[in-house]
Amino acid sequence: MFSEKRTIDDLARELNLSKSTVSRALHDSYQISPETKEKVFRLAEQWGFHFNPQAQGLKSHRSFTLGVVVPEIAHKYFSSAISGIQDVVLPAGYNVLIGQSNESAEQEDEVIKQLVAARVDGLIVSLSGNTRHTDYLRTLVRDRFPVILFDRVSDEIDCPKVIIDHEKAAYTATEHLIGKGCRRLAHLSGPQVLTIAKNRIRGYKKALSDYHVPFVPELLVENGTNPEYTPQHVRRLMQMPEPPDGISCFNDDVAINALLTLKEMQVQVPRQVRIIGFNNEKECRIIEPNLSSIEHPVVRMGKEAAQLFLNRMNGKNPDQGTVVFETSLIERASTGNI
Amino acid sequence: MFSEKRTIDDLARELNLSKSTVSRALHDSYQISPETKEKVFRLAEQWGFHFNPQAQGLKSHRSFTLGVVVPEIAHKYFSSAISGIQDVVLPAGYNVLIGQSNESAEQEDEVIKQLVAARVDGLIVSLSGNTRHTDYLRTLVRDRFPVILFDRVSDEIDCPKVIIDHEKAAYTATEHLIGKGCRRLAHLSGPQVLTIAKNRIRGYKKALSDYHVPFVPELLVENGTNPEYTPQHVRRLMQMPEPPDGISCFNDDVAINALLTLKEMQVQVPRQVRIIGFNNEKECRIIEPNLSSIEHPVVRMGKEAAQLFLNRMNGKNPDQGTVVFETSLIERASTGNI
DNA sequence: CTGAAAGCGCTTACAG
DNA sequence: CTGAAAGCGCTTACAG
Repeated sequence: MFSEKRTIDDLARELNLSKSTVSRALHDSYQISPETKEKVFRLAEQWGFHFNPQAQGLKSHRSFTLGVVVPEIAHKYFSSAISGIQDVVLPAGYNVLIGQSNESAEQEDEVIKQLVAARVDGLIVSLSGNTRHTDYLRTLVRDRFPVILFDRVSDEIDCPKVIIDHEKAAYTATEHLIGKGCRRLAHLSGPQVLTIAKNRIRGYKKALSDYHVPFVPELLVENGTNPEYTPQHVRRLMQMPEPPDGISCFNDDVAINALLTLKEMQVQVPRQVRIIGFNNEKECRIIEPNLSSIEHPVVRMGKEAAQLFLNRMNGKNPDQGTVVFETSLIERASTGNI
Repeated sequence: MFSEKRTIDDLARELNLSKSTVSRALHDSYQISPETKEKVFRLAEQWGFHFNPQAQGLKSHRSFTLGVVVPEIAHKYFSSAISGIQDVVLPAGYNVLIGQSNESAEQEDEVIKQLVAARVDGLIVSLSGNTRHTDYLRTLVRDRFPVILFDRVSDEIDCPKVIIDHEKAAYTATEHLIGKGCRRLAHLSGPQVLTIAKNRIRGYKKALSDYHVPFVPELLVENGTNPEYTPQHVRRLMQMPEPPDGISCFNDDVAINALLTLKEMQVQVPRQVRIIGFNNEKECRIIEPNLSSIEHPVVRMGKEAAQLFLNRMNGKNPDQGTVVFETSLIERASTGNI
């Protein structure tokens, strides 16, 4: 079944046909008689025959393989996306090759090149937090290689994108805190190289401005995603003469680290300070108090990105647009009434 | 760079060499003069040339691709393992094709067949929770297809395995509870089709017996991994005339669900009942009280499995044995002193 | 409706 | 040290 892999030649020999005919029959070509097809199908089935995809790829210049590059596989957020992508792409006969950048621009470059060298038919990429130049991806796009960006996108790259409106989502989060009475709003932002981090800041500022809440530069901190930094930033914030009464965070991890630090400091949440995360991960309902967050439909987004890839493969819909998914506010105790 | 992919023929033409020579030069064959190699290397570098792996595979019957099948990609436990596997295998020139069984025996069968049809060079598999027969995998192993089992293994399959000693780990967890004074010990076990679940039960029973704590059949519940069941089982247990004073769980997810249920029921942990999970995931330090658990070195195990695969590919060490990793008890408040 | 032949991009035994 | 040729397992234009 494996060591003795059969070829269409074997089928042809067994059936006294030419391999051309076998190939056509298996592809259900209109040129082949029903009887012949029937015979070929039957034996192929019986033998558990599968075309050798390498031979097919060599002729067709396609590998029926999709490359997916994410910053970190072992993060629920991205592994869920991968799962969503698989669900769409496997039934269509594509396999998924995984690459991870570990949030490093160099590794990202390397892994993308490796996947292209491996002849993937296309790429779905979520950029690393440190990607500064996107030269190679831009070259690929210019050469009409199928690239789809997912969540962490770049304006520099002109290709289909699947995103949420981070500005709007951050606006909603900030507005929510303001609605609960917060007047000194801190924001623990992500890596500033990420467009999404910048868009979130924009939403944060816009909400402050719309609601006439003063923007205090010291309350906007570039925290990054490194968990080590969160505690010290939170301590610093809370030790200010006028500490914040509301904190919105780049993601749930950061928010949870912040919350744990606040607990250690004996700061009451939400009484003294309200806090909201982003992504609505499982942990939000584990931490005490439960963490408010922004729902981020990452599985559906993965499926959409996969669908855009398939469309491109099938030559229909020259999707060049950007698909924007809706987010929603999930209120929990960490921003609750006192 | 992509649309105009170059071949060794292109290199040969440009350099006035035959493609045989170019091929040999790029493989650094001893047959080729240093000068020629130099010329070829230089141009290949400049062009960003890569061999077409499909053409290479067609000749060599290798794809330089490894298939990894796990029950669920979007579970930290498995995604970490995948990440570990990648770390080892990518530098060796192998790409990783991912499959997930969603804990379904049928999907597992299907995805394994798809990966084999895709001509992966080997498989690293963690069996689904519902796998009852392993016929296809056994066929593969019999035909000397490289298969390595990872954590969720089966005695039926004679191949290298990377595991932890689940019986011992469960013994340790149970012993720990007994040491803290527990005398009525419940165990929320996993799917009984999993050998690991059965081995854990064995460890649980052995510890009870060794410490002369009575085994009470009603306290051993086949909870499975479906989160919906945990609350009802916990409620039932705690409403018994003599409720348990210690609960060991199949994994941290189950333990956390149990803990949340106990909170709702206003049952004090660890005062009224102590509880311990398994795997030592991040959430253990998020939930209140922090959850004791068993450390499970999943990344290292992934790396080991990957290494066994590479050894097999390189024909050295006919590893047929089983590699057993050590686990350790992580004590936290959920089993703390009162 | 079926087949012989060329070719996809490599590798490698054979020849020189 | 280098090259011509066969062949890996397919697809498909061409011929009948």
